[in-house]
Amino acid sequence: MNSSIAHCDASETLKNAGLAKTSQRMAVLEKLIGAPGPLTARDLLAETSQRLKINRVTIYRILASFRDGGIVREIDAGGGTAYYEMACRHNPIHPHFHCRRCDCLICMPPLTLSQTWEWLTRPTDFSVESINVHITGVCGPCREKEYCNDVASERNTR
Amino acid sequence: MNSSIAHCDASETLKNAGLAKTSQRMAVLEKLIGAPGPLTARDLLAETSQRLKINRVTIYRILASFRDGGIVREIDAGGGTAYYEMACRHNPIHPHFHCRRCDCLICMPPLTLSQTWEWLTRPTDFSVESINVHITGVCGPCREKEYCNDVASERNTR
DNA sequence: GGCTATTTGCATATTAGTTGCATTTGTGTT
DNA sequence: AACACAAATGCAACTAATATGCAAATAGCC
Ligand SMILES: [Mn+2]
Ligand SMILES: [Mn+2]
Ligand SMILES: [Zn+2]
Ligand SMILES: [Zn+2]
Repeated sequence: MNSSIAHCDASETLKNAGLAKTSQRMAVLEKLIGAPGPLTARDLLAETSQRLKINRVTIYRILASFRDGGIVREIDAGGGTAYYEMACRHNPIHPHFHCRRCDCLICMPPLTLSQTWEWLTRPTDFSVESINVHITGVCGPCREKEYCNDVASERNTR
Repeated sequence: MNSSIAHCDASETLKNAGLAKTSQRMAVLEKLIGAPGPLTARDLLAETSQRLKINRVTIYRILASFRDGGIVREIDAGGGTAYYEMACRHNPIHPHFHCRRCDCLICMPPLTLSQTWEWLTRPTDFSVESINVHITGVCGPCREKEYCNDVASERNTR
């Protein structure tokens, strides 16, 4: 549900993803591994820059490389700021609760949609104001275009 | 499911919401009423500015007044851009599908969470890549603070 | 230890959205 | 119809998240 229990060796995680072990990446990854909940780029900059020299842009690039390497999940909680959490086997995909007052993001149990619905209707320590089901993918027209591109690139590579 | 069928008189809608009938508001509202799907501030600026003089900031302020007046719903589809659609009785709340390729937002049938889940697992003309349940509200600690504030303000107003 | 590709830092750009203030406009009143 | 005032608009400047180009630093490999 969260990643506060120490798990996943940072060095090993980087190696497995084929990413070079730099001090900046290690610092960011260690913070993510030890975090009690999802963090923003801003959070990570604030925390890591106390220990070493690291640039804002580097944080963004590191997070993008982690996301693309499957190390972290990028959570778009709305409000234009992305949150990040470990995407390891100790932390399966789960819904999030976003407090509109303090902007914190709270991890919820990894349940199916209908189980989540049930879970939310039980009394909890926070008050739910809206549930947004946000489905992402590729639309009909775009899928056709993608398919054509796939065929075309396949054709070009042989 | 969408608002492409003409409905809701723009003038009347403004009057009911107690908002002054300006040419800019009329232009924005008419576009929203006639839209086949949710629109961004950018979309609305592009479309309305062909017909009259209207500023980018005015669009944002108009949309905020419509949102606060219950005329439109603000949809945060992630990616830092808000979409807007009519919030009239012809257009009940429903989930949205967001195409990561063309960034379009497609309205889905107004079903419950579990019905939506079923609906998504049936073959559709678009391919679903991720389903994000995004719950907003007030967290435990913040709720206590809000409660205290409520009590305090109640105490002060008498 | 040195070579090379990758990563980082810094400056600068972009994009969505907001704010302050002067000007214009809608609306209710004479 | 003219008037008066509050509300709405335009414009410029600002914020915040994120992206990009390029030169300098550094990790991984021999
Ligand atoms: Mn989580
Ligand atoms: Mn819709
Ligand atoms: Zn909170
Ligand atoms: Zn598309």
